[in-house]
Amino acid sequence: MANIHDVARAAGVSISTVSYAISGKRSIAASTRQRVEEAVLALDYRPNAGARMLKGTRTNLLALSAPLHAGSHGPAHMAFVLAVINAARAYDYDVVLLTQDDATSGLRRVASSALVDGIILLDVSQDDERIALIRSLNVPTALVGVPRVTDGLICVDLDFERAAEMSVRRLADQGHTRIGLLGQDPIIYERGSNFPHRFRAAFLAEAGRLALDVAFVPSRENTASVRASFDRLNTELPGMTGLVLHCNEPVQSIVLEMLDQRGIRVPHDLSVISACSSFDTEHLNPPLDVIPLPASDTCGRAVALLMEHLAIGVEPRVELLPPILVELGSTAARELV
Amino acid sequence: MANIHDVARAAGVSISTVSYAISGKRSIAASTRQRVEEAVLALDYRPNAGARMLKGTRTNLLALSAPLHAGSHGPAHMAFVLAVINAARAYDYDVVLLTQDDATSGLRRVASSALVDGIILLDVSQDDERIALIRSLNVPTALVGVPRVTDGLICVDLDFERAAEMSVRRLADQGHTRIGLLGQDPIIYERGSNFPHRFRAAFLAEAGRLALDVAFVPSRENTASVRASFDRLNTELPGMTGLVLHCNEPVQSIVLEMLDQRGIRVPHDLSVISACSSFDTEHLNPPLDVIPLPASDTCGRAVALLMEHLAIGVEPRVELLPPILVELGSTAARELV
DNA sequence: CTGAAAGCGCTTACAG
DNA sequence: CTGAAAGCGCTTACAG
Repeated sequence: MANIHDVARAAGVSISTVSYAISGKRSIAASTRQRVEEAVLALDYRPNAGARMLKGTRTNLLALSAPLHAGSHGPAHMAFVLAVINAARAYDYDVVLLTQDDATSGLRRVASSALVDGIILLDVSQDDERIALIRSLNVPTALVGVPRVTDGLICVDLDFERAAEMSVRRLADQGHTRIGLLGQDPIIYERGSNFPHRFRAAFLAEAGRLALDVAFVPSRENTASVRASFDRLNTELPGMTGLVLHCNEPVQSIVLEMLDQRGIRVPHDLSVISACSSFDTEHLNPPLDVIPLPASDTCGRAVALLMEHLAIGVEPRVELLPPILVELGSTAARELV
Repeated sequence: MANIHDVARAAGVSISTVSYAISGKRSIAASTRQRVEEAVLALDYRPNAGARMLKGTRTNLLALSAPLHAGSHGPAHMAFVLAVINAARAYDYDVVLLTQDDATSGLRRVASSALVDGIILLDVSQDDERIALIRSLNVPTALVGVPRVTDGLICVDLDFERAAEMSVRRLADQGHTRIGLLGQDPIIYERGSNFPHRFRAAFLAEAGRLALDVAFVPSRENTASVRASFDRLNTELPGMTGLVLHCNEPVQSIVLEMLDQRGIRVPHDLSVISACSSFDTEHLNPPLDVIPLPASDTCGRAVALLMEHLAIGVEPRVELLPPILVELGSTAARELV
């Protein structure tokens, strides 16, 4: 493969001119620039990654720490990984994927060998073991998710509290007064994942403010569990006419299938909102009103902040993206019922 | 971060001694080695990645080209990505994940900048556009999957033909003579993915050899489609008592749910085999006899071959891993029916 | 507007 | 068994 000397020779200039012509870091005569560009193209030249790293400039590599243990990996996780990679590519960055089995040792490795310019942490839990390491590592980092203590960290996430309030208010505005919340798998509440807690707490608080009758029940990802959970909601909340789903795609499918089997019509008998879903609810049957959890937005913003930090430095901060509600016809005014 | 000079100073030796002590490429006095090791530990030293790359030795980085377009990414894909990463880590390699949007340009980029020592191609289709590029790139590569033309390539995959034969023979051995094959989404057969074709062809061929009545129907991933497909199988094959599933996890779940609803008992009324599944059929209801498609085995073998190729060179070859059948009670002898 | 040269942190012949 | 030195391919002050 061609190196910078080959290009310089082909263009009849020095290697510094080649370097500057490519980086644009100093002005070059138009004719010179053109000859360099032609040589680059002709030789399919790309600067050696190792040499660039060594100069201490940039590695153009990001580490992505994604907690993907062999068992628990949904399509949702994948969407976030893809979103980070796509965002990084827009800045000409490639991504080294570090998986859970490897969480802290992987971060330590890429940091101390100066392999990457920065780190993205995905799916951050309240007391994430990676946080302490990050603080000690002194490598620019952005988190997707909000841990308990955020001092000195750059964090991005959907504003789950606002999303929860939005889902409650939407249904309340339509006259619903008895609203159920079908949540995630119970183990998710047990281990420190933070957003399910944040969502549930804000949901209950907003319902309290609006003096609504609400109930929360988690559910596992299987038909029997979904049925049992839905029945429990109905028992705790007789006459429930509003339902908020804060759970994964399979569970939402099962819920809709069950409603269909039982002859419960959406939205005629029950208004349903899909909250903080990272998948497309348009293909559900029926399509559900949704407050999207846009992987591309949160991850994109995290990458953008990291890049800005690398370039000019940014203050630590927690950025919560405002949720929006997309109406697809699964909610209706209580009067209609 | 400490560099090799810091370590040399701390250990009271030259930098070459540090380098050799770490690499083990020449003999070192035990006492010297120990002092170096202590210094390395004390300073948390790790060789600078850029410097190592530049010397042309090894980058310890692999590119993983995974065809993950934003829409179609199942947990199955993720399992393969994880399997490659885990396998690579065993050789002290990290993985740069390249996604579909980026397929050929990404490979070109990492190759011509000498970022990676080798490449793994996932989910290779019959006429994969990446193949031609790989041939021109001159970077060691291993494929998971088998393209139409394999000259000069290192390929690893499950032996889908053998797996198909195994599934047919298993049911035939039990006395079943009317066996349905429920396949993947039709579009998968249309675009060049190779294993669905290979599986189907071998299934039909083996059934022909055994003079069985068989039928094949593809199915999309939704309840209506699964029902329609199953009904078509029954129509084409009245009295069907054996069913082979060569489809993804959601579809298999839907099938079982449907059988349950219709009062069709497994295996009493219908013997079912899950073929080439990369997920765990133990948690299905009921658990299904399965011919696993072990992501960790195929990816592990591909990485191992790539590493061997890097180290000592290996001949191009196509390695097909022999399938096995795991019995979990979803098939029974025809006599019982 | 352009070039010659130093130096990033390693690895590895070359010497001893 | 160990060290001094060259050189990998860049980037970027330093000169002009």
